[in-house]
Amino acid sequence: MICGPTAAGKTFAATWFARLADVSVVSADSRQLYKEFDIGTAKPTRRELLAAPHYGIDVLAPTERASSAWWAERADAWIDEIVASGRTPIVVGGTGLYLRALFGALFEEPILDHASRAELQMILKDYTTEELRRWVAALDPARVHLGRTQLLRAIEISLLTGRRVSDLHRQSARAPRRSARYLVVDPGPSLALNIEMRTSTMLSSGWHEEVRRLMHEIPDDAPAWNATGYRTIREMVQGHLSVREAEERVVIETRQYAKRQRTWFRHQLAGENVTRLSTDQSDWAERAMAWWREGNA
RNA sequence: GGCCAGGUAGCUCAGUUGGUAGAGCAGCGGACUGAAAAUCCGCGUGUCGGCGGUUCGAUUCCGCCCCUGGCCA
Repeated sequence: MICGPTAAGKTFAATWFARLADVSVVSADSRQLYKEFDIGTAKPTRRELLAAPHYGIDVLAPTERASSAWWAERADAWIDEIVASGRTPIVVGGTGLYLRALFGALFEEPILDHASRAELQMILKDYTTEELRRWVAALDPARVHLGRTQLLRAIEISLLTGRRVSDLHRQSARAPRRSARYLVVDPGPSLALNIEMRTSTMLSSGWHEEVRRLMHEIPDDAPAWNATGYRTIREMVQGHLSVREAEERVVIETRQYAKRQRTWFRHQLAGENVTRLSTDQSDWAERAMAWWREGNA
């Protein structure tokens, strides 16, 4: 599988391997899942789609909420399908949690009652993060240092199942669905330049037109909106930001996201099966080739 | 040319009644088990425009100079 920060050229790397074998690509990207959000999520180009069949792109409506477990289940099925057709699957993407859900261990989630879950979410919505943190300090202290999303999850599991998530993680660990060899693609210092160029290209390709259209069709709180840059471009379309300000803002947001991804792949992926590749280095093609042969020997 | 305002962190600025300074943003580091392009945690990186003077001590007071903006000529 291939991962790395955004704008690192992962899709390019994946289709590059299409010259070595009949590969099919499974996209591990929590934003490219969504239909209609095309330009700002940097979906594969027509040429890239022609080079290899792609799975996991445009599979959800913008109003639907994904989850890493849901994605892993689908990806597992896609990989079966690819293998059955005699092709080689490559999972490509930067959503670390999705990769963990597929190649690492999730836990067996107890059955949660839909109605009481929705009700609880309505109630918790109005609490400040500090208040939630105090709850978690009492309910599941091992999770208290994490962010709001995780605090909500810890409270939800504790209240609905009577058990701590941190205990469930240890006690109900599930065997990984799949194993993989990782190729972490990261150009290095030139990533910042890639991000600037990519943002500029998105804007000149009519990103604001796409956003203007989506603003009419899609509710403001749809999950798909929370992809880097979309809210900023929305503000631009509403006239709160100039094009220049919006572009600068999106570049910053993308760089910050890439930084979080680097931290994730640096520390959360500390396995033996990890090869790191910098496309800034002149011998990247030979190294990529070596990685491929090693796995298909 | 004269008058006024300003020159402090990468940027926008606060502040020191004289004891070498701190916010936001940016940046850097980190966390992450079913919302993850999400959600959080930590860290100040500095010839205080320059040169002199007063002072035990000047970023702060005084003088000159340089730069920026405004007003008057």
